[in-house]
Amino acid sequence: MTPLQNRTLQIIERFKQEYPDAVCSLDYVDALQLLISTRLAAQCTDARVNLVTPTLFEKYPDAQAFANAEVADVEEIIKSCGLYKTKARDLIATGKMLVEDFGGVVPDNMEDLLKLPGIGRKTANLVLGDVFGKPAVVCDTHCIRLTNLMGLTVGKDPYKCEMQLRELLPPEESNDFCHRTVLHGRAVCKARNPQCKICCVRDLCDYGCQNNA
DNA sequence: ATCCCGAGGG
DNA sequence: CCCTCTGGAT
Repeated sequence: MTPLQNRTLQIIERFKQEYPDAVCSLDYVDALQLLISTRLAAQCTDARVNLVTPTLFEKYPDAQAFANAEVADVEEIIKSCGLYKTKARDLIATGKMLVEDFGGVVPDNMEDLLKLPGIGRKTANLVLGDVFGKPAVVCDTHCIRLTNLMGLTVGKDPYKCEMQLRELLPPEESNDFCHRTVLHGRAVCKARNPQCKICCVRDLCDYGCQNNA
């Protein structure tokens, strides 16, 4: 085991103590709802997404309903989430592809998920990990920022970051670890002003060790 | 001003 | 690699 792998395992254990519940903060009851909610969460807070999805999912309960939806109707419902034109187009196109190519069911593998319009690796990994229980690495803005600061990954490219983390994280730990980087990124290691003083992994973090504040 | 659990296109 | 899409929160 390399020193870096050892340090990673220590960080994992600290995060488990600090954040016992490695849960997704989006509200959903099935694979389609998590897929849609995660797409809506781009450049938008989860709380804002959770405000619009009850209305959205009542009107569009399944893939067929999204496939038949009018763009203007979907735009109206999701507008407050931002990027609403592309998101509305993506949701309807995804509904259509799910119906036409996947029997109306959300696929349980990366290759097929990435075929869906507007679904990238971040969203695909989240669905694979949280709904299908697969060893996902959800490499979002928090995950990249925190693992860069800690010294576990190098560079901002999401795909490269994901691959570096796949080498570092035990597969059975990776999904929960990514959830916890999000929780820690929101509460402590914020994008603007990282709160190293109250950070539970400061002594294991490259940035935390250098930061004197 | 700057950020929010991105994705697609150039 | 870069840019764009976009409203809301701070």
